[in-house]
Amino acid sequence: MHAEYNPAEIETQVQHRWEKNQSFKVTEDKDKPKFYCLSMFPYPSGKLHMGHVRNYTIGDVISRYQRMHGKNVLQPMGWDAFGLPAEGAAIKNKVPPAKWTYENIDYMRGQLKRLGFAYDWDRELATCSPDYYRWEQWFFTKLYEKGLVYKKTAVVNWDPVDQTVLANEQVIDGKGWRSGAAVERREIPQWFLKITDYADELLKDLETLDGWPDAVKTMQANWIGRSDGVEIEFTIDGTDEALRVYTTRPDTLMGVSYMAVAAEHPLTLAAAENNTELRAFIEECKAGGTSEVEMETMEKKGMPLNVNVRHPVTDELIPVWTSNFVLMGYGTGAVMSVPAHDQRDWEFADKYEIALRPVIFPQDSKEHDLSKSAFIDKGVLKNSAQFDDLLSEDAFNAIADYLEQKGKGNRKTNYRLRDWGISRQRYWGCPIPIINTRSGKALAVPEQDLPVVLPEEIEFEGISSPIKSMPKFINTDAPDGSGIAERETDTFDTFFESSWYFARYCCPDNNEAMLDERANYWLPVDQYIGGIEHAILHLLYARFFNKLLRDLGLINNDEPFINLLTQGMVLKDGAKMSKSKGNTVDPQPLIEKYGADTVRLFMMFAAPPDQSLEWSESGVEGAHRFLKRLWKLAHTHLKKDNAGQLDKNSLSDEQAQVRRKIHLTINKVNDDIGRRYTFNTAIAAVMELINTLSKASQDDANDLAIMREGIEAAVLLLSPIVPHIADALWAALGHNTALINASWPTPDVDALAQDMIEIVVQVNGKLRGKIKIDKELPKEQIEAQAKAEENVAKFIDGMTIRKIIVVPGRLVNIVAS
RNA sequence: GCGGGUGUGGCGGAAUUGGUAGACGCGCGGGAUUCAAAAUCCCGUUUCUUCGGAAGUGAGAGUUCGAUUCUCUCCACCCGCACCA
Repeated sequence: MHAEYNPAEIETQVQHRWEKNQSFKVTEDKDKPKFYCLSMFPYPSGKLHMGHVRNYTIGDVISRYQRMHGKNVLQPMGWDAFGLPAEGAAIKNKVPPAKWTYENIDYMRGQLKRLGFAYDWDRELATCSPDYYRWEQWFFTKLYEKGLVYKKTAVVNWDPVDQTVLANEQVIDGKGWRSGAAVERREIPQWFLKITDYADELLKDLETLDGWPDAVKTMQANWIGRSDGVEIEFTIDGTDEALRVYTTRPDTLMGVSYMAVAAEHPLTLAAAENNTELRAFIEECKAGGTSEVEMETMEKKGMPLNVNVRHPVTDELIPVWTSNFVLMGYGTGAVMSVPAHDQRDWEFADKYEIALRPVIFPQDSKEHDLSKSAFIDKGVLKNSAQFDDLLSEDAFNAIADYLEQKGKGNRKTNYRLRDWGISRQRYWGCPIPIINTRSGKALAVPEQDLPVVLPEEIEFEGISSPIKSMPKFINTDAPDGSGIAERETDTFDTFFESSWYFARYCCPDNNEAMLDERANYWLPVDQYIGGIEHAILHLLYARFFNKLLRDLGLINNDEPFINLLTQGMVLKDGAKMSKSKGNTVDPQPLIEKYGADTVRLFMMFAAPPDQSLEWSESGVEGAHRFLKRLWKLAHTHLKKDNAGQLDKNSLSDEQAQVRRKIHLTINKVNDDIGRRYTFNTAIAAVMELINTLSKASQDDANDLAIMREGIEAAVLLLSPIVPHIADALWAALGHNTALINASWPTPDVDALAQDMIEIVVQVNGKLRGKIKIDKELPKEQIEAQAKAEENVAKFIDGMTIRKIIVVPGRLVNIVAS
């Protein structure tokens, strides 16, 4: 053993041995409990960033910890390889996206290997490979057969200068990021998956996810947004047609002041035929992007259509307005407006001087000032004819019953969740396996013709997808024999790939099927780790796909991820590390300077995993110093070459204390890593242990034996976090078998036992003294000793004791005045 | 705008079930070692203080013998908002 800690040398040797021995290759083993540990796979953007290092270190710590607990651990890694940045790079540097992507993968794979993560690299997959995406094309055609796929028009961001569709990210302050042109909303035909068919199950099964953070479950539940309401028909005056609206507040029906319909609504378009002002308004409504933030924060505008509808109860005429905040694509494209009881409607009515019709009043005597804001709470009905004096809850049912009887409406459960639009007008994605025939039919590509391979040898002319102008790709024969036909040139949303990769890792080599029985051995994932930013979309889509896979008979389980750990952001100077902010820190030079173990240790020590982590180079140095101290402690100990034999019956008080510290640390670290996932406090506990050991006497055989016991415990406890130095120290301590096959330490209960304990004495809640007592001491005697304590006695002198609270093993609080 | 989260010394953070606020680390100050420096080691380090203590966990209120922890109101920052991944 060298006197100096040399991470570069140690890490190279250990990693080489792991690779040679295929230490992390796993197969199904029915004799062992399995543990599938998965970290969200990276987009191969070029280099690893600190967020990756953090994410993958957490996964590796959990994997290695579980392996030491005798589990058959699967930890795979792969590449979420399709995506927009590859096209950006292609346009900028004239490199085909495939080449750029594969080069990035090669570089980043090297970085991951250098960090020493315990991956089964035989299972590596890249979503841009036809071997992978052929199965999602196949899956899509099965969903199409089942009626879970459909086509409809949907709104996109349109750049009128570049003549292209923009991602929300590419719209900055309402302008295209390249052209700078004002973005417009435009409707184009797109493919959708019926995720709303699964809305109820996706909501209900959240209750089964005990291993998920409550925040994520709440966000998903709110996103799905189940609401119970009523769909109501308002007859359009002078016609037989009805305007249908959905409301969750039918109790406010008698307060409807006007109706609002979308700018693209047929009523608006009809009214605009002879109205230039209205046509201009419709044009104006196209301005801006499609994001919800934009829709919710834009100025609400509208125009009357000079069309009326009949109120379903009173038959009164109600004016119809068109507006920019009602969207044709969502719901029925029309809403009933009750400005007295809805804040958005109130603001609209205030702006256009539309009269309020207050119909709900506070139950108590409080007055609500409707000139300041809408009264949105529930209450008691007034001005509501036969529904007067009902409470909102009862009025909901009374009005719903009335409408249902009259055939003017029906109760309906609605979801905020919308069907998943999966079409992208981009090149670097999985081609949607559809062929459009001359007669206008959209047919799925037959199984034997899959995969539809994305041509990789391409050049970008301008910025639009090269396959959209590639006859070789587009022209094909119709599967129904109807002659020449055209391929769909849109590609899948890249969330499509990342919604099922967790299952494919179980059988990535199967060229005959999407999944096989191995998936049912490994799934569900026992531990999933990834950024909190994926709390809704990715995790909801993956849950949805899991249920689709189940319903196609490919897997058995209902949910994909048993336990979820959402890691926080890596920040520098209080801001998220990102290319755009120019505050990224490249992990590579740090690994070269300090070694992988130091970088891993710092990442785990600096913050608990679910909180944001503030980057600090001096913190990295501190982590490195600790490893050097650990190395030195072991080296100094081993130089004494007589290991020492522990005699438990002849321990001094100090020796018993040190042993107690060792075994307390084993307990704490086990709990911190295994149950709490607070790796920072686990490391702090081992640091305390090392501090204790460093100060311990080294005089007799017991001292040496305890030191050996302590160092061995520290090495085992730290090994999931810093596996290379731990491996080297384990070997130096004389073990013949590799550390990765060692078992997790268990505490010696004898070492933990203690007769005397120290408890705190408070007077009126303030700390005034400490007493050492026998842990079995009866309450009365504890109180007596507490009162007798010198400083405590001083504080209660001359006061009347009102009450004494004794918390066993913790404290005594004397309440006196 | 809506949904979710976070807020504790100079800094990152700890306090796990309502029970000693500041573990552990960084930084800083002092000392040892050194020709000197680096490295290393030791001691100290919430603020104020009349040296008895007092105050203190974003702000304000409440519950309690006792609140960083529970409740309410407010402020600041962060994440997501369906075509970034």
